[in-house]
Amino acid sequence: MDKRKRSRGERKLDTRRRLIDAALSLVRGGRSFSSLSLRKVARAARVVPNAFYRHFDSMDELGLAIVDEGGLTLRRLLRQVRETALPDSEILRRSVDVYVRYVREHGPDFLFVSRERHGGSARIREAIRREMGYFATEMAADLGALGVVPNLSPASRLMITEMVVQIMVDAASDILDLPRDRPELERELIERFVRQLIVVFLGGRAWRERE
Amino acid sequence: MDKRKRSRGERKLDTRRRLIDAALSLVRGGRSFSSLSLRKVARAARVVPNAFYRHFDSMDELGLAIVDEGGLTLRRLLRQVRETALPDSEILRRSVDVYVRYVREHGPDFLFVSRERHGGSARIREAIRREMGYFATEMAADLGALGVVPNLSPASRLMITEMVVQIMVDAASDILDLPRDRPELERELIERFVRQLIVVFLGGRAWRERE
DNA sequence: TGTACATCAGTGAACGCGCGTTCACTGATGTAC
DNA sequence: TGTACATCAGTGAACGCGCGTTCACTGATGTAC
Repeated sequence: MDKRKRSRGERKLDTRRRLIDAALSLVRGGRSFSSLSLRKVARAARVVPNAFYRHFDSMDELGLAIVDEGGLTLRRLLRQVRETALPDSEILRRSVDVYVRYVREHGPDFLFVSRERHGGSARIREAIRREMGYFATEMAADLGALGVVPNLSPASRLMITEMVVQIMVDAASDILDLPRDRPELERELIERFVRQLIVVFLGGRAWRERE
Repeated sequence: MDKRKRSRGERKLDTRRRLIDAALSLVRGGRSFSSLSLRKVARAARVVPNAFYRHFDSMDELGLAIVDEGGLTLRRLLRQVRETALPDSEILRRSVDVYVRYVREHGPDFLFVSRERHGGSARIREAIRREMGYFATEMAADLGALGVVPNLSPASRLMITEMVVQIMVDAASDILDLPRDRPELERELIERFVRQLIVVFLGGRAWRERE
């Protein structure tokens, strides 16, 4: 090992990472973030409770850091979807495929968001709402550029993408809540997820503005 | 007071009620149910912690009792909507009015549901999902009877009402999360809520089955 | 390059506190006769 | 109706435990000269 080489700063970042990962893996283990204790997280990160304070002032601050990371994750997701998303008939299903793969890969991030969106502390709830808002806004811009719903005003496009984001988060939570040994249930959920998105986009196309 | 007259059974039910109400009012106060302690609930119900056990085996059981009550609340809501809901052009907006009034009246029930739907214990989550499922099923039957979306199969009608329920719960949570002194924000949220429902129904109408 | 000192991530012990749960109890209500 | 006994909702004290936070510390890393 080259542990000797790593600087103090690098080691500190490493511990910070371990704290975040410990919290996320406890969330994956079934607990909601708001029911985690500082001591449990420190223990899972193999660090003395007191050391937690070298990185975060409180559990709330750790939660906010996780929300920030989740925001980055979502932004990367959107970039990845954009790369594959040409406006053809299969665009939606292909985007869903990318999304589902992403959810599987970043499961804990999504669990964190869906668990804390309504249940967490007020500050964390607000931060999550903000990130979901950014995401919907970016997606609305993409929708405009692709011309998927040309009849809609920018505001209405945003309303549509807000619904899409809401459906995405709920779908992620449902998918991650499934027993591991029932893949057919997952297929069913994804099918429902796709149908729901189709309904929203059909609704968007049928929508007529009335100023 | 006629305290003397009330039987042991009546008094017991009374305390049970106080425990449930105490939990709900603590939830309204901003905490999520899963972060409440047995002792806090007992204290708010003006009862010694130990007395809790005469009524519920654990906080989880209290939570399940609240979910049951919430289910009843929803069923009454549906009945009330049915009474006013003739299939004319204003049906949706009138239903939304009834709903919003209901949310204001039964705020804590709705907060409980939205906070614990993803964040609570596995058993409570499951119970909430079940109640929401029943609600969507009943609503789908009503939709069929009213002929609002005559092109849809029963399964697709259910998919639509599941989305509606999801949107309802999210809207309730957003509405109840507002600062009390900003009524114009509430009007805005309700407007968005109505628009989202319209999009879903438009999407439902545009949907073509493909067996 | 070598030395002396400063920094600071992580340690280990201690604190007071609220927690869930237990126990033996009290005294009003309910029941049998 | 009156009495003797059983029931049981709620009490009050006690327990051991994990919690967040504090403190003085250690020793490896970093910096100045």
